[in-house]
This record gives sequence, C-alpha cells and structure tokens, in this order.
Amino acid sequence: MDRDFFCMHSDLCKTLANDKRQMILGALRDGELSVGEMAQSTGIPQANLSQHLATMRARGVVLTRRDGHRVYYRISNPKLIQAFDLITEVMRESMDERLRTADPDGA
Amino acid sequence: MDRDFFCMHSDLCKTLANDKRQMILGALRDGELSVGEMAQSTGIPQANLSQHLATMRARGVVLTRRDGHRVYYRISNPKLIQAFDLITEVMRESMDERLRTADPDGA
DNA sequence: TCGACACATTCATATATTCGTATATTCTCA
DNA sequence: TGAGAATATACGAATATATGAATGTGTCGA
Repeated sequence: MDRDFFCMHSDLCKTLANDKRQMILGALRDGELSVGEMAQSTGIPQANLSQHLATMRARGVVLTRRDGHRVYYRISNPKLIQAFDLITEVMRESMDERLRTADPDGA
Repeated sequence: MDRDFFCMHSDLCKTLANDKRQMILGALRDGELSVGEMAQSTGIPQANLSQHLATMRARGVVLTRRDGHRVYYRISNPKLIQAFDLITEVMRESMDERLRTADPDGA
C-alpha cells in the first residue's frame, strides 16, 4: 500500500470536496474569469472566494494571469473537467438506482 | 448557480477526499473484498475501516453482500474507478509541470 | 442456546475546515 | 504621489471530520 500516493490522491480530492469550490469549477469550465466576475456569477463573497481560490491555486487546480488590476483564473488541466463530469454521471446514476430500488409498488 | 447540484457534487467528492478511503478504493478496484481482507491489505484497524466503509456505503460509493459471517464490499460504479484514474493522471501531470517550471538551470 | 468470529456502532477527543470581519497588497490613473 | 479599484491575507469562532477504545449486533457451529 503506497500511503503517499493515496495521500496525494486524497489531497487533490479534498480540493474539490467543497460546494463553493465546485461552483468555482463550474464557473470556470467554459474559460477564464476574473475574481470579480466569479463573485458575480457565483454569489460567493469576495474574501471567501479569494480564500478558496488560494487553496485551489496552492494545489495546482487553477492557474492565474494578471491583467491590470484584475486577476484571471482558469482550470489548470482539462482532465479536471472530465473528472467533474464523471462525478456528475456517477451522481445521476446513483440517484436513478435509488429510485428504481425504492420499490415502485410502494410495497 | 444550482447550489444543490454543487452540494451533491462536493458530497460525493468528500467521500473520496480521505487517504484511508482512497486506500479502500485502491484495494477494491480489482474486485470485492471482505472487511477482514481489506484490513489485512490496507493495514487500517478494523473499527476505523468499518467507519469509513459506513460513510462510503451511505453515499452509495460501495455496495455490500453478506456471505456467512463475512461482508463483502465492492465499488458501486466503475466510473468511480475512471474518476480515480483521471485524478491520478492530473496528479502526475501536475508534478511533471512543477518539475519543468522549477527552472532547470537553478537560476 | 452458547461461544466465537466478523463486522458495526457509540462516544470522547483531537484535529481540520469554513467563513465573516478587518486589514493588506497590488495596480491604475490623475 | 495619492486615491481608489481589485484582489489577497490574517485571525478567530463555529462547525465538521477523523480516530481509538469500548461495546453492540448478527451469524455459524456445536
């Protein structure tokens, strides 16, 4: 059991394991945005948003580019979006499964 | 912004965002195992293992089957393994990137 | 029904996360 | 250089998560 490998793995997952940060991913999936634009579209207060962006940047999930006094963030690796979408599929299939399992006859 | 969607998303990620639970996924990726077998192969103490398995089961990440007095666990959806592997790739690429970026000349 | 094995749950404690408020920093333009 | 806009950081309180120890539950065989 390669403990370090699984630790790194879970560290990356931890970075994604928060509703605000998922919203950020969702906001950035179609391209880069400035912090202000993200605050606008997600409704997350600026300070809190910056905090989340800082942890995402620290873990290499997002990259930044400065333009004047705005900072633009983007997702560092398109595979993160693929992973995001896979999670969505798992979620959907799991919900469907639960509906099917919850005996349709109400018996 | 569909808050509920992102909450469910992050809940599923939270379930994966722990080193022990990643080890469990790693142990189960080639097929079902009993709790005892997992305890053996991962080195996680039985009580703690059961706790993690309980949360994974509650979130629908694993399914169980009883045989005599053993309980066998398996991963509920193969897409979870795909997601696991994607995360691995992101991790590797991110490490490579950091090595490249860490100026080779030491300048 | 009893004893033993495999697994699950509870509880208390230690640690980590989250988020608001206040404050810094960085940059632009006059 | 100074005001103001955009973003970042520090700090602390509330909350969540992880874990070991102890105990409970379900199953089998005698």
